[in-house]
Amino acid sequence: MEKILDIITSKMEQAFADAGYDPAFGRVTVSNRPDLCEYQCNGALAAAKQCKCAPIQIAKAVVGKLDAGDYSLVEAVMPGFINLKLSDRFLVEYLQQMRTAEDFGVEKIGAGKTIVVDYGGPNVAKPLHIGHLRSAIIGESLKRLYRFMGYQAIGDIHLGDWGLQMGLIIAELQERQPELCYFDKDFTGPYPTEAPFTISQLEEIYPAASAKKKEDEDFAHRAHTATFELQQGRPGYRAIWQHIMKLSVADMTKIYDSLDVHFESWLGESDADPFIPAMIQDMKDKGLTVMSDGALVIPVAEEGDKKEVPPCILVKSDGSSIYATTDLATMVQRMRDWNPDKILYLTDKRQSLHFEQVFRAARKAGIVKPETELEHVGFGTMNGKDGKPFKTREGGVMRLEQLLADMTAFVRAKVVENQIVSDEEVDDTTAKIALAALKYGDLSNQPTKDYIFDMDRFAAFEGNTGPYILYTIVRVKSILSKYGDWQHLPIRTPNNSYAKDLMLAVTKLGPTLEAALKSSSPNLICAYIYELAGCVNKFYHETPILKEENQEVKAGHIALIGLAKDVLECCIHLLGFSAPEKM
RNA sequence: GCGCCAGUAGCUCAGCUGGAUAGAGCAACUGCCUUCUAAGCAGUAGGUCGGGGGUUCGAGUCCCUCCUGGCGUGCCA
Repeated sequence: MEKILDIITSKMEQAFADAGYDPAFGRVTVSNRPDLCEYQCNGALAAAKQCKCAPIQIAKAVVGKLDAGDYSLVEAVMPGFINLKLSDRFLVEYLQQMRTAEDFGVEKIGAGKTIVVDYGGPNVAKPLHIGHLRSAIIGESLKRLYRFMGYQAIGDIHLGDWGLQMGLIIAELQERQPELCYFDKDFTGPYPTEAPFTISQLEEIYPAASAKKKEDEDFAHRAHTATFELQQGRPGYRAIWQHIMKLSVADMTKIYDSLDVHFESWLGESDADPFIPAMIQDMKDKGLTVMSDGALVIPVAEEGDKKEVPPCILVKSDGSSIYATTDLATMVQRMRDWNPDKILYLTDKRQSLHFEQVFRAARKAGIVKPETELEHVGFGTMNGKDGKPFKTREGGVMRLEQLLADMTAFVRAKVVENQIVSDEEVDDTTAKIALAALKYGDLSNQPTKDYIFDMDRFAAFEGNTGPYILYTIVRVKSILSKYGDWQHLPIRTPNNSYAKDLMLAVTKLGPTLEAALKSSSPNLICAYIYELAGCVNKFYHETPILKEENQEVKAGHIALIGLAKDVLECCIHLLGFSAPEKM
């Protein structure tokens, strides 16, 4: 469906043209003075500057050319604003179309296109922690948004499963249990199907090994050797690696599931590894690489760079590869398997230079098509109340499991206290509210900015929070279920200003989603649903709905809040959470 | 040194390509539940938009400069 702003803008442009002015001045915007009008056009002011005449005269002339039937108000006011209010007829017809169209008539701007969203990046054998939260939350939301807008969207977790941490674990394990068959070079297999350790043991082994590496050079050397041998394919080490992967992935899946975050692809650095030799050979053949301080690099500085852009390192001076190499090889794999039109990366914003280098290298080497879009969404840090990176009370890194558990406990108390939901529903309701609090708290901030994580504030049950949005939906659901079948009731002319404000808010869904996608900003969706929920609550408060005696008016009210509820639920789905039936 | 980002109410943040009186939430204070869920609604109070110049009929928004904070700046990811 064409967006309302586009419809009235094109009419305004025609009016400017008819009045003898440049149609480019006809751009209409949502009013910043809702007390005066719903939409406004400031073009007469700009036009006056150009033709050196009074803006109010231009505005009046343009107003004279507009079709008054579309509006309940069209006026030119000093110094030269054109103020508009939509007619009820126009609005009702528009909403009626929205509710009958698929996905509210939002234009599928990504139809036929494929996008890969890279938004995991956890290391296996290490528990998911607070540092993985924003990537998961923002990435999942953007992926859902792209999908809603028509793209085929593939979420790839991009596991860190190939580095030194693997060698460390192997070396530490060998020290503890040298008798295991994995370390016996003469062992011919088969290796046990069960791992010789549990996930919690694994989570203890890794930090222990990591610490040992720093003070024991000999151990560090063994770990490096183990890493090398693993990558060369030593069977016993590969078997251990398989065990680690299996346990780790199972554990991660559990946590990501509880966050309602789901990946279509579980590939990792190990899967990119086979692509590295041919890729580097190709770059060498194309004459793109240079030796520099013992490392093989590809220069990516460009004419007009404001800052110094260091070359992209492909092979370190010790002969091993580095993250840039892996990222490039992963791109090779993605292009081969999915041929995406766009690849979106979510990482901490401090990696922005790294991605700038990698993107340039990828283009120089022709790894991606010239028209393939590469975008890095660098998000800010999640800080504690002191403004410094979030830590546990003991000063450690908080695990995601713990964070979720804390949030859940906080919410559960309130749910139980309210006594609205039955005992059997408490768990499910609590989980939904906690997730909404957590995700909305994060997503309502601009991704690029640091933000302060304050559980008391996020899980608070007042104000601009996830629970507020859910509560709004739940109240409407309650009315709808009491009313009965409402899905096919027609939208009716608004009979008060609250109804009209609500209608106008509903029509802004499409433009909001488009803007959110184009700027990779789920926070725009949050701002939108906060406004929409406010309109619903005001309408709810001022209008007796089920008590309305006129059945047609009542049906109109039901149809309107039903549509608003559907739009809200659509949006929270795009943010990555859902509403309970009661709360 | 160079580059990027931020500085708006006591706190946490909006402010869309410059436009009409700078907006929310929290905290404070005040009203509204025998009436569809008060996790709601309505209201009061609170800001020289970091400082200083400039462009413009008009600047939180654009340009210059200074101050403060954060981050980045080739072999960690």
